Amino acid sequence: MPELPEVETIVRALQAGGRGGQSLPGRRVSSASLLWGNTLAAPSAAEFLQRLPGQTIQHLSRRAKLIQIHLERDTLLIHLRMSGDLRVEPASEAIQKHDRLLLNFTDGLRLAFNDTRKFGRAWLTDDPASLTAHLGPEPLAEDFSAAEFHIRLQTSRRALKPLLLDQTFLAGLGNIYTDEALHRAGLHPLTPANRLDESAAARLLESIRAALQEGIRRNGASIDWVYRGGDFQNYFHVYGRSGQPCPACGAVVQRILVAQRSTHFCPICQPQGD
DNA sequence: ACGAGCGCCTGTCGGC
DNA sequence: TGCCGACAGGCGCTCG
Repeated sequence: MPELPEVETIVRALQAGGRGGQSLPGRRVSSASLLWGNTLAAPSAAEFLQRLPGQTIQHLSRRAKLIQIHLERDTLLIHLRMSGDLRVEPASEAIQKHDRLLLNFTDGLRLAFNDTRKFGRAWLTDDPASLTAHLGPEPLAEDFSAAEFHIRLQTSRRALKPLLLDQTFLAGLGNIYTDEALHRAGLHPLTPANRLDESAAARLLESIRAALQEGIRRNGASIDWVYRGGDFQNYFHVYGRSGQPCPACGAVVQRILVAQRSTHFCPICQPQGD
């Protein structure tokens, strides 16, 4: 499920509550249970289960695709990877299939980390910066300029698609929003990054921001068995639309493999070698 | 410095 | 009906 807009949607819901959802800040952990060992990346299960109880949640934030739950002493970081999801519910509810990690609160509620494919990870640390230091800039940060983006693009001859997926180059994009942003920018996914001039770089950054912001406005995209109420999936221009007409020009959307990932583009709006 | 290939997992879908 | 491969919103690791 999770790229930047989906993670942002989840963080906002858990921070502020509303729409039937419960907010997390102020709740105090009474106990935790780990139902699938590999979900916990660090520390050891014993230390995790011992350190968490008694700590109260202060606030939530997002960095790249990481959910950061700030407690009194530690920060719980959660990466949903491909199929992760979070629920807040009464601790009396039945545990669901694929639940991997549960945090019980003193007021009778519970946070459940559900993850069908078991790729998701959680870390408990008193130094969250050590886990985020290697990440690239946040595309929506106001102080991240087109000029700076252009300079970063100039440093690489890699194709735009794999470069934009690289979280150390830019944080938060995944397969959907990369394809959508490149379509909006009119850039072929195989274009070498250092071929973009200043205006193309500015156009690409604006397109990335527009795609991400539309995703956030629509509460993310909901696909397959994971549904959070987001509906951005109904507004994709190219992602998952191979063989269908491009909404901008009517040409048939193509699908190719780039860096082992499905890549969707319009051959007319996004010509190669230009 | 790069891409290819694979591992990690479960589930769905289409073809035969 | 069952079986089998392809594929899925991510990312880290090898190996050339």
